[in-house]
Amino acid sequence: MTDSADGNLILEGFLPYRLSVLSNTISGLIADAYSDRYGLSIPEWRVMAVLGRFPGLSAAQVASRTAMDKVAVSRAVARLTEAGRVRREVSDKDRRRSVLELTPDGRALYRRITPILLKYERDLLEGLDEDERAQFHAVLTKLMDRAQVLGSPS
Amino acid sequence: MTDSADGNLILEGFLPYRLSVLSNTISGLIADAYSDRYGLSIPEWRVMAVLGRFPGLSAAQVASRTAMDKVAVSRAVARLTEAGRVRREVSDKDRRRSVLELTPDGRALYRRITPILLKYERDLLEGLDEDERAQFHAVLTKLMDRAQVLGSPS
DNA sequence: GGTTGTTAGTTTCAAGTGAAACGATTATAG
DNA sequence: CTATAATCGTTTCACTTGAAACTAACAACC
Repeated sequence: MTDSADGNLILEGFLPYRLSVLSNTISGLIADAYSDRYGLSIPEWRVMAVLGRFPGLSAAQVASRTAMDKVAVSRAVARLTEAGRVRREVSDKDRRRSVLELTPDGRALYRRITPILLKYERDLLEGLDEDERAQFHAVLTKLMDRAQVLGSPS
Repeated sequence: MTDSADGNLILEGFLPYRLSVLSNTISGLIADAYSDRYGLSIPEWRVMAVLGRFPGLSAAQVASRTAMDKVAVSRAVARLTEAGRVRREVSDKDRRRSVLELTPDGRALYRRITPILLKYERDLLEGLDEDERAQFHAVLTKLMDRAQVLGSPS
């Protein structure tokens, strides 16, 4: 597929490259749905998305659930609190930990954005039948597992 | 899959998110194969990869083939020429255009890196049978087409 | 109970990025 | 021809980003 007898690499068929182009294209596409309109960056939206589903998480838990690093979470949360979309409190049990949740404003924004993004996803998947979708997700899972295996021994 | 009756969005199952995490994981993984070892950034490697296959391209052609913007190409090419890995000449026909190709050093590096990356790809795909691979690539193509359609009317 | 080590989160700093402005060259129009 | 517009590639500027250093709080140990 991507190689040939002389060891050449065909970028257009190279899986990591294809994934990168597709992912960037789609991310840019859906970011248009909230970035300009609501002044949300991708990291900020991710934090909101996970707090919308799981209120009360700490920053570290948000990081692990979103695959962001803690610096990115810290900055996103700082802006979101600044904008009145997230409230941060200090945990009673452990005063290093924060307890994060959406404010009413944040929750309203979450409810406005979510259906738009779900519609984008449906539009993207439109041309695929149920079988293709299921297998595609299954393969994504396999690849993710495989990538983690390949990465961990480093 | 990612939604539910109350309109929630499950980030872990949301296609754009899954693609992003997988792509970043894999990109980071394979970048290890050349970034530290050979002092190549991802944009630099992409430029080399495309010049290895298509010598004589202009910067704009490299940009379109790699899905990079022209600024990124300009900077990558600047570093690669600096490092003696790419040679730039001015086109006879059009003196705005540059004619880019790998130097012998660049070519040697290309030949050293390429098989490593192809091996990474094979390792990633190891757990998939021929059918899954073919369908996966087909779906990637469909999604890419769909994303471009959704993006263009903006 | 004080020292040592660990964890949560922020700040700093250096490098990377894209949008817009730019100089240089070529194409188009009158 | 000359003027205007379009194209190629670079540079600038403001912003984002991640790694490492850092502060604060908790845990473990003797």
